[in-house]
Amino acid sequence: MIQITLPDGSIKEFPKGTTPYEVAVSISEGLARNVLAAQLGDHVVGLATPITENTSLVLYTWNDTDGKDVFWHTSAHIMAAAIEQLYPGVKFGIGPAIENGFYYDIDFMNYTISSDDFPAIEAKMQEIIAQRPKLVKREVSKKEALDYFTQKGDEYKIELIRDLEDGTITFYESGHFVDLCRGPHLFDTAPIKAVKLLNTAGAYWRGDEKRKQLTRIYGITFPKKKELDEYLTLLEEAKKRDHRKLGKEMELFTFSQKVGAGLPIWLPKGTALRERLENFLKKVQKQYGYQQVMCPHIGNVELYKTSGHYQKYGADSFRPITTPQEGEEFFLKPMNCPHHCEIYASKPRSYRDLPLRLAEFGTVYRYEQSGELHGLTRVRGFTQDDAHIFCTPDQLKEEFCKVIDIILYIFKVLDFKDFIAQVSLRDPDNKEKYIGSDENWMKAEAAIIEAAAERGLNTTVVKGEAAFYGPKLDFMVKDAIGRKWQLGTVQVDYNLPERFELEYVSPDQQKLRPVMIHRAPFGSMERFVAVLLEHTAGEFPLWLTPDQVIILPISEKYQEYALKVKALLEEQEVRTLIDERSEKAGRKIRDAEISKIPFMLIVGEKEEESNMISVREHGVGDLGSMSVDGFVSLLQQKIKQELN
RNA sequence: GCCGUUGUAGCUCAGUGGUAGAGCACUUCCUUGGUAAGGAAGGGGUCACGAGUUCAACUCUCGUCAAUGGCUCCA
Repeated sequence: MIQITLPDGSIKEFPKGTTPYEVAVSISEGLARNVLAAQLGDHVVGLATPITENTSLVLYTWNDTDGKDVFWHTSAHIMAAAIEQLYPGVKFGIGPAIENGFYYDIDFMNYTISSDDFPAIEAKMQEIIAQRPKLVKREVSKKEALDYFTQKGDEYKIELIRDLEDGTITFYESGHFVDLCRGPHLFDTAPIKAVKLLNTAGAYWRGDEKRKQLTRIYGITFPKKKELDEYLTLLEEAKKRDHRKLGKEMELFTFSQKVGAGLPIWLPKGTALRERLENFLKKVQKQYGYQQVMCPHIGNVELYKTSGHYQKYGADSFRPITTPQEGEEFFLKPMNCPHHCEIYASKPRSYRDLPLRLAEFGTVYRYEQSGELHGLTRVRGFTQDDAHIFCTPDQLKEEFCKVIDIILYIFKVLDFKDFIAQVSLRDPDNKEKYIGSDENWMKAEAAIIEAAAERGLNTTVVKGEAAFYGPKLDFMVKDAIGRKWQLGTVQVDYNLPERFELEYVSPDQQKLRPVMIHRAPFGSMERFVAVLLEHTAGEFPLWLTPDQVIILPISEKYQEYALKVKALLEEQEVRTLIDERSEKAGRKIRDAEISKIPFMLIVGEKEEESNMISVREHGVGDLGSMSVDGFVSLLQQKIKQELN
């Protein structure tokens, strides 16, 4: 007999060789019906794995990430099996489960695949699933594995096997399909009830752009048809929140082929929105002791040679521009920090001047690969809410903490609850990618980790994601369709002060080097507006929204009264429109609701006589009638709450 | 940059080898109304751009540009 410890702490005895499925059966019929995978000790395993020693056991269902992983991993195999039947001779790369579904990278040889082929593949998958094949694990020797795939002619699997240790190689067989796979898998295909292939894309073999590009097919499966329908509805809903669509509808920004790819042009409403965001941040920064500065949009090549950006990015930047007579080279500004270093260097600095916090809404230009451009989130010209803090090494942690405070305050005001704080360190195996001494890197990395801990941030640490000059703390949020975008960033930098030979005089008359913090709470105005649009579905907070109030006269007879109300509101800086069309009230209300304006004021005979307004709140309904003054104080109170 | 898809009116989209259509929006007129669509008429498109095939190209072929889903990249 063996002892199995369940998650509730209870210990049960079973005969040696009992499987997780049998344990599930012993617990309840419902669990046995829903269980997908299990975890023995630290390992996720299939349900048919015999348990041979005392261990802990967790049973996973669809409600667990690990259960879904196994479910989708098996689904990827089924897709591969279907594709192999439909397109004999294709070669398979890898096919893992991902956050929402799975994919398989496939070399389709001479076939070309598009989404038009999906229904046939889905049908074949359903056919295979209906046969209910078991997924049978088989341990094979390295030689046997190599022989199998050599005979099959699949060089991708051969390459994968070469990297594996003999004795750890397993195949999974489902019907006629055999795949190299670590597992685990579902016991059989019975739980898979709904199948949908989503899209196709190119993907380099092993993520290396120098190697062959395979065709990646993304798909998702569910244990219930209804869940698939809900997921597809969710995707549809997400599309409605897409900032590219909303930005166009709300007339915030646009793009023009003539202006150029990746160069957003801001329309009046979008510009006003951006300015409100900027003023909001300026006000916060002023409280934290920042000073605003301004710099030109170009800088002499020497500036970037000094900073190190030229060596690192010169070849991949917009080509330099030159003066016609002297041939002097200038780069479009890709970063604000070198300019800010020169501001620091513009006069001798004492320890009394530190921390020196220089802030600029600096527009920068970077050459992004054409395939990378995406709405406002990835562009070639954008404005950073940048600032550089020059401080003594002793002040570093406190300054870092204050920056985190600013970012957290902004996220709170704008209701970003669901963010990821990521500490990006350098790749210890690839140090030549970075500039600066080991010692400084270690100091910088320690400072970030300590500051984040001090502010109670729940961080994830990723090696190899640091900037080339220093480690960073990034704040990321997800967009409408679940893609992660980096917003706020805080970076420690010992290198630029050194390269620019920045100094301050210490109390004992020594010349010492300051430390620098780069930070941008929004990241870029463009990306932040994009993410905010998707986050709010275009229903911005009252203080930020382009139009706060629209007046809807019942008929043209009340136009004059509407104008009077508008004037009163504008005196109080309330952003107000009038719907002057000769339409019925119902129509005006409908259009105002669709345009997401927070408040509608209905004015007609009653209101004019009593010198009142009828207020309707977007998405809420009729709030009854009140005086203009009463309405203004309602707005002011609401805004105060939002900014609190 | 690479692989795939797409490009027709301001927006969303139909469409055919014989130089174009719908709904919404817009303009004008009628209507003067009370909390999610009143009615009528009208204007608006070198069918992304450039070549080629053809008697004839918006339609077929090639190229360019742009957008888009990924991959790689991201100071």
